Amino acid sequence: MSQVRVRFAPSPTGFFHIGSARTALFNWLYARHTGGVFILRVEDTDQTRNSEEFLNLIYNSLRWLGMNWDEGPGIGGDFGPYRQSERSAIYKEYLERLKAAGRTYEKDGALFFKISGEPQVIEDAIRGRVERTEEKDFVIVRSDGNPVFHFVNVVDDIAMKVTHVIRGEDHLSNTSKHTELFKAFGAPLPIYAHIPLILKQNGPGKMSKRDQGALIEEYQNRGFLPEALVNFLCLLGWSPKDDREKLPIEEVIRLFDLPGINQSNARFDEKKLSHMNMGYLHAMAPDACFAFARDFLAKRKVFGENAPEDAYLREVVLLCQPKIRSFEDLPGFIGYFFSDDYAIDQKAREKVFSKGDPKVRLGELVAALPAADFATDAALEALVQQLAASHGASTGDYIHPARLALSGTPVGPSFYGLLRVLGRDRVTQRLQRFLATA
RNA sequence: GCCCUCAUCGUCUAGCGGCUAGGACAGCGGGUUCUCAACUCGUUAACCGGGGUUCGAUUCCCCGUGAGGGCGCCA
Repeated sequence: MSQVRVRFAPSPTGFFHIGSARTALFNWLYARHTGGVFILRVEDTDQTRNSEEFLNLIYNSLRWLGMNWDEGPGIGGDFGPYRQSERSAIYKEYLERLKAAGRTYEKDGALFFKISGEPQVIEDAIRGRVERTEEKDFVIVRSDGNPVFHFVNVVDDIAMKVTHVIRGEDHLSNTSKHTELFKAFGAPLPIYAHIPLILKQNGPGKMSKRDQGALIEEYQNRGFLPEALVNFLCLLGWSPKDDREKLPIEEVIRLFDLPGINQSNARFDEKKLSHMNMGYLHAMAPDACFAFARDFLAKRKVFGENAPEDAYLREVVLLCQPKIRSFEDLPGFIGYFFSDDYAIDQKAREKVFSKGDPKVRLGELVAALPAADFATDAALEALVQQLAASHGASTGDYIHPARLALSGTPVGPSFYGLLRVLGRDRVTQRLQRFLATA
C-alpha cells in the first residue's frame, strides 16, 4: 500500500469555523495515524469572494490548533503550487484532455461536461456502499473563463495523488459528479470518507459561520486552550470506544481510524467544551498557566497602564487556577487583588450580618494580624483555628465576614491563600476599613 | 419536487443477536467543621413507530416517521 495522502481544502471566503476545523482535524489525524502526508490546498477560485485576510485566518487557526501541514502554502512540496489561483496551466492541460476525448461542449459561453449517466458507486469508508446516478451535464468552466469547484477539486486530487478524500457529508451527493470526472480522466478513484456534520446547538440545520460559537478565532480570543478545543472536536463524531474522554493528542493519533467515525450528525455543545477546557486548564503546569494568563490579560488590556508585578500576578493566577473554567473567567475573578475599589455584595453582606457577631470576630482577627505568619496557607489556617478555639467560635465565623470584607464577594479562591497572597498590609487595611464603615 | 445520508438519556457517546443498556456534559440532591463557578458522592433520564427474520432483537431486513444534506456559471 502506497503512502496515504490526504488534503484539507478550504476556501478563504469566510471566517474559519468549527466544522471546517474538524474536517481538517480528521484529515490531519488520519495522516498522522498512517504516517501519511497532510496537504493544505487553498481553493480560491471564487475571485469575487476571496480575501487574503480570511486566508491568513485559516493559516493562523490551523497553527494554533497544532495542525501542521506537510505540503502546502509556505511549506512547498512536489505537487505545487498549492493555491488554485496559481494552477491555471494545470487546469488548462486537463481541460484539453477532456476536450480531446469529446467530453465537453459549449453552451451560453460556459463549458459543460458530458456525463456518462452510469450509476456511480463508491465504497465510503464510513458509510459503506453508496450509489447515486448523476443526471445532468454540469458546468466545469464559467463563461468568464474560470473553472468551477467540481472540476478543479478533482483535477487537483488527481494531480496531487490524493489517496483519501475525507470531507463533510454535505459533499456526499456531489461525489457522483466527481467520480464521473475521475473516470473521464482514466484516474483511479480515491477512497472516500464522508464525515457527519456538526449541527448548531440551538435550532435546525448545520452549523454555519454565522452561528453563535462557530468561529475558531472566537475561542482563541476568549482564552480557550487549543488542546481542549482539539480534544472536544475529536469527540464530535469519533470516540476511543472506551470511557475515556480527556485524551492526549498522541493517544488519539494512535487510535484514530476511518471506520471508527460515526455516521450521524452531532450537535455542538458549548457546555461540554467548557468542561473540557476546565480540565485542561486545571492540569496546566504553574509556569505555563501563568504565562498564558499574563498573555491573555495583556491582550484584554485588563490592567491598562499599570501592569502588576509578575511575582504578585503569578501568585494570584495560581491561587485562582483551580477555580476557573476558562481564562475568560479570570478578569472578573481577580479584580480585587489589584484594586481596593471593589463593591461589597449586598446579599452576601446581609447573610453575614444575619447571625453571630461578625464585627467582633473581625476585630479579633485584626488584632491577631501583626504577629501572624503569612508565609504559608497552613500557618494562616492554624491561626484562624486557634482564634476560633479561644473565643468559642467556628472558623466560618471569621472566614465568611473576612472574605466579604477582603474581596466584596462570597465566592473566591481558598481563604487562607487569599490572605497569604493579599499580604498582611492589604488584609489589615481592608479589614479596618470594612469595620469602620460597616 | 427529485436524490443521498442518518436515527440509544436534553447533549456527546459505548453497545456490533441474549447486558440490571455503560460513561461524560448539563440537571437535581448530599458532602466538603472556608465560600464557590472548584472538588467529591449520589441521582433523574434513552434504544422513534410498525412490520418482518430469529428460540431471542437496541443490534439484521423492509416500510413509515423524524432529522440532516445535495440538486448554482458558490465552495
